[in-house]
Amino acid sequence: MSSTGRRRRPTQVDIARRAGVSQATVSLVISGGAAADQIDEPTHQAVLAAAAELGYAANVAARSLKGGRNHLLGLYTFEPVFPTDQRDFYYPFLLGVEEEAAAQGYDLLLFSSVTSSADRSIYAGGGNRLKIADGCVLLGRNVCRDELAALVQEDFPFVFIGRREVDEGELSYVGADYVTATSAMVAELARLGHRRILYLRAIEDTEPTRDRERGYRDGLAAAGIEVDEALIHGLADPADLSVEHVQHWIAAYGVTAVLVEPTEDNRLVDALTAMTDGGSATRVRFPEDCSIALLGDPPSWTPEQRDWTRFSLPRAEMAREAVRMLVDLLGQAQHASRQLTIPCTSVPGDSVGPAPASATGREEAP
Amino acid sequence: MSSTGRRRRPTQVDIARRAGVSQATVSLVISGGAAADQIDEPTHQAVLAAAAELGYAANVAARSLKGGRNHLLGLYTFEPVFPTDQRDFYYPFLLGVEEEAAAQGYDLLLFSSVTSSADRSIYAGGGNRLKIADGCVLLGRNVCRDELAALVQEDFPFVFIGRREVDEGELSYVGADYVTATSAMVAELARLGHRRILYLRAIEDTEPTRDRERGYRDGLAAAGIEVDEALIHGLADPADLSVEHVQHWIAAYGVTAVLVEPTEDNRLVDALTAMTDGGSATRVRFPEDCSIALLGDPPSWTPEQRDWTRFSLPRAEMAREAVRMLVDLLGQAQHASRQLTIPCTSVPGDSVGPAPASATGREEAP
DNA sequence: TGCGACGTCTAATACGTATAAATTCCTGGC
DNA sequence: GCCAGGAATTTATACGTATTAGACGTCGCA
Repeated sequence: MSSTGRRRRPTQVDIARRAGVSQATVSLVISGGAAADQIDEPTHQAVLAAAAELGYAANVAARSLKGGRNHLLGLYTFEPVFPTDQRDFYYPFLLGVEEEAAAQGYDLLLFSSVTSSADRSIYAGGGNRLKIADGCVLLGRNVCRDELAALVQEDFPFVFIGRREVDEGELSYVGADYVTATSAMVAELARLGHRRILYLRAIEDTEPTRDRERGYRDGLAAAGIEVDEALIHGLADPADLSVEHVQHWIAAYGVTAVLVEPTEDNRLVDALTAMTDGGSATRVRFPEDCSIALLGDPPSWTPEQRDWTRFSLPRAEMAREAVRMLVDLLGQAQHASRQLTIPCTSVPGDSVGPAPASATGREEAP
Repeated sequence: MSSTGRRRRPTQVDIARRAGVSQATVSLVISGGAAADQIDEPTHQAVLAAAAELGYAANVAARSLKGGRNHLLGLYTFEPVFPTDQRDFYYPFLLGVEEEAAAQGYDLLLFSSVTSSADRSIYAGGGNRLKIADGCVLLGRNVCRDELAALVQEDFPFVFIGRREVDEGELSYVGADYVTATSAMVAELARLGHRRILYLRAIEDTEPTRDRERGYRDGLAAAGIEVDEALIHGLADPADLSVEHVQHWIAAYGVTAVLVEPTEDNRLVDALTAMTDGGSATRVRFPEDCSIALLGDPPSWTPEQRDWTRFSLPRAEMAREAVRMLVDLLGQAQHASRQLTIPCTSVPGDSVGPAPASATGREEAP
C-alpha cells in the first residue's frame, strides 16, 4: 500500500544504508547535541534527508535503555484524576503540567492508575514503569509510601506536587504553604476577637494535614492563645459536619469559629450548604451563629456558590513550577533534591465575622 | 545507604550470579509465562529468592525494546483540550481514552498542541512525533488535512474519534451516527405536525456537519416533505441566533421548528438562554413560539440548565471503542482500516412541542 | 619527505531482556 | 553398555540506540 510496503519501523541502520554512512553517524546527526557539529555539512544533510524520506522516529525504549533522553515527562497520579467528582480538583494541576511541559518542549506521558487494581502501580509487571520517561511528576493525596521510598532509592528524577516526606531520604517537591496560610487565618480570627477556634482536621495523617495543624498551633501561639487539644477534632466523613454537631460544639466548648479542611470532592461543600438550607431551628447561620473558614478551596467553583472565607492554592502555578524544577533536575548530573513552597492566596469571603461579644475573653475562665 | 551500597539497580545477571544459574534461566522464571514450567522447582525457588533479596525490578525499556512494542498509545488533539471553556466537551473523551487504555495495559502519551505555535504539529522537527507510540488516537474538529493525509500515507496505525475522510485513502475512525440521530429528530418533528423545519448548520464543511445535513435531508424525504434549500442556513457565529432572526424566520418562511448544531463551547447555549430571558416582546418562547432541538449536546451540563430537546453523543463510549479498535489494529499484521459508528441517544427535553394548528399543512401552498 | 595534528567518519561495544538453538545430563530400553 | 529421547539449562543472538576509541585520509609545517 505505502511506497515501501514494509511493516517494520525504520531504524538508524536503515537510514545509514540509504545515506551511505554508518549507523553511528546517523546517531550523531540525529541526537548528538554537542557532537553533532563535528560532522560535515553535506553528510549532515544527507542523513536528515534519508531520515525524512523513511519517516524515521527514534525508538523510545532503545534510547532510554542506553541512557539517552526521550523528551518525555511522566505524570503519575496515585489516585484516579479523571473521575467526574474530583475533576475540578485535579484539573488545574493537569493544565499546569501540560502547559509547562509543552513550553519546555516535552511531551507528557500519562501513567494511568485509573483502574483500582494494583497492577497499575509504579512497580507493576516487575518493573518501574516510570523509567521510559526522562523524569516524572507525581501527584495525589493517598501516596503509596513503599513505592515512593523505592523511587527515592533508585535515583530516578521526580518531583512531587505537594510536600511529601519519606524516611529513606529527601525528595523534591513543590508544595503549598499551608502552615503560613493557616496561621494567617487564625491570626485574622483572633483579630476579630475569636478565642475558641475549632480545628476540624482530616483523619489521615498526611503532610498537608500536618502542615495545617502546625499552622493552627503557630497561629494560636502568635495570638497568645493556649491550645486546647479538645478543639482539634478529626473529621472522618464530611457528612459528620452536621447542624447538631456544630450546635453542640458551640454550646459545650464555647466555640465561635471553625476551621475545616475541604475534601477533594464536593462532599464538604455539600454538607455546608445543607446546614445553611434547613429550617430556622435546624440550621446554622454563618457567620452569625458561628464563623467558618476553609483551609483550602473546595474543588468546584460555580458562581452561584456561596463565597466561603478560605485560602486558595495556586494549583496551576504549583504544577508549572514542578515541571520547571524537574526539567532543571534533568539538566544536572547530580540529582540533588529540591524543595519549593508557594504561598496561598487569601480569599476574604463572607463566612467569617467578629466574635460575639459574650464569647470574647471566654478563654480566661478556668 | 542500601544493603549493597551500590547505586545501580540489580539486573537479571545479578540474580543469575547469586542463584548460580544463567541469565536466561532467570528470564524464564521471571517472565516466561508459558515456558516457566519447564524449569525445575528447586531452581525456580532459588531464582525467586535471589530476586526478592536483591529487590529486583525489571527494566521496562529493555523489555519493550526486545518486544518491539512499548505499550504506549498516543493521544493527539488538533485543538487545545485543556482550556477551560472547552473542557466539558473534551473531558468525556479523555476519560474514555484514559480508562480503556489502562484496561488494555497501555499508558497514554499526550501530545500537547496546547501552544498555538505550529512547531507542535504532528510533523514537527522533521519527523512524525506520533511514532514514538505504538499507535495513536486522534481528536479534534479542526483537522489539519495535510497532516492527516500524510499519516494515511505512511501506514502508521491510528484511529480518529469522529468520522473523518481524506482523498488519499481510507482511515479508521469511531464516529457518532449523526445521520440517523438527525433523521430521527426530523421524523419526530414531522410526527408533531411540523413541516417547515429550519436547519442551522455550521459554516465549516466538516464531516459531522455533512452528516447532520444528510440526516436532515433523509428525514424530510422519509416524512414526505420536500427540501426547501432556503431553510438550510449557515450559522457563522452562535451570537447570530438572535430573537430578531428567529422572529424573521417564523414570519417570512413559516418556520415552526429549528434544528441547530451546538458549538464546543458555551456560546450557543448562552445565546439560547439570552433569547429566553428578554422582555416579553423581545424574546422567543420555546416551544410555544417555535420548537427547537439541538443536534448534539451542549458541552457543560449543570442541573440548573434548561433541558433542551436534543440528542447526546456517547462520547466516553466512542473513546473507549476507539482505543479498543486501535489495540486490535496493533495486534494484526496487516493494517486494514476500520470504521465504526455508534448511535446517539435521544433526549426528549422540553423545547419541542406540536406545530401550531395554523401552520400545519402550510407547505402545500405554492 | 616525514610527522604530528586535525577533521571526519566508522567499528566496536554496552545497555537488559527474551527466545531460538544448542548443549548437557539423565533415564530407560534393548 | 550403548544409544534414543526427553528434561533442564545454557549459549548465543537480536532488539535500536549512544558513545568511545580509533581508523583513515589530508593538511600544515619543518
